[in-house]
Amino acid sequence: MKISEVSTATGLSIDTLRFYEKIGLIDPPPRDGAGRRDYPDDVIGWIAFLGQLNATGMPQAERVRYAELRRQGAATYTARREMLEAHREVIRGKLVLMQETLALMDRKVAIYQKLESEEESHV
Amino acid sequence: MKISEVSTATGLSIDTLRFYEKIGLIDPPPRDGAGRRDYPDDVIGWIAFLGQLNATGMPQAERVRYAELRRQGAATYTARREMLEAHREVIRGKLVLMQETLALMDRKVAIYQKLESEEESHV
DNA sequence: CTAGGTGCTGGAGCATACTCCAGCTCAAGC
DNA sequence: GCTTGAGCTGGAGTATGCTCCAGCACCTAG
Repeated sequence: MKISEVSTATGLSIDTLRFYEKIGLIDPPPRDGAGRRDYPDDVIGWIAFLGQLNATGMPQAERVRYAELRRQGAATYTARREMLEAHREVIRGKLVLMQETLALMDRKVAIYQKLESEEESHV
Repeated sequence: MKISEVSTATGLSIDTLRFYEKIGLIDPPPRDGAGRRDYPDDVIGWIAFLGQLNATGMPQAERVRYAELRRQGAATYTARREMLEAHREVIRGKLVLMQETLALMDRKVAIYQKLESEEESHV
């Protein structure tokens, strides 16, 4: 796959793809005869996974660490599992906070609706 | 309340409190005889609320916008309610993504556990 | 009355995560 | 064969959200 195709498929900009390669999030892909990147198809799935770690708040340095472990193969299964278990706990904590804040938004919206109707009534 | 007390009570650094005041997130508090900030007690609740907006991903510029509306009083009830309703939808979207990623972490952890036990078995 | 602690201002600096640019190469269509 | 477009590299620049610092003022304890 050409870099433009990977960009379209993943929603990451071409610059971001090269940046991710530079910091070690994406393996340097083989090059074609003209020196252009020719990505394997499975990079799409990997980038989607990175996107999920990103969107759930895993910092870049940690994602890089995970990518490094992945490159080292079977010897790092345990380390990778432990990273994902730790991130799972982070997500659980955020979920609780999100749910609490969602409930708070509901309460606040109801309060504002009440205030608005009171405003209206004595215009 | 002194700035150091607000800092302790909220977990925000003194520098961050002054920074929040500078950008309009916190109302400039009255000063004591020596020109030092003397915060009203209710700033603690306001900062906690800002913290929840922050932790659920509301960007600074939006929080500043909300704070500005709040300063304008009853005339902005509707605008504030609409901001909170919009943020509520953002949170709902994040909740879904978090839940999906949590499930993904579970699946991945299980896969790694299987891989680890297989590794072990042919040592 | 002096030392130490707390607070003040204005402005510089920093970490994270990209984003953009100059100047170049290459391949393909007209 | 020449233009156009995609891609390349190295490095600079940007946005967000703080964080730190110099240099000074003030209050309190000993």
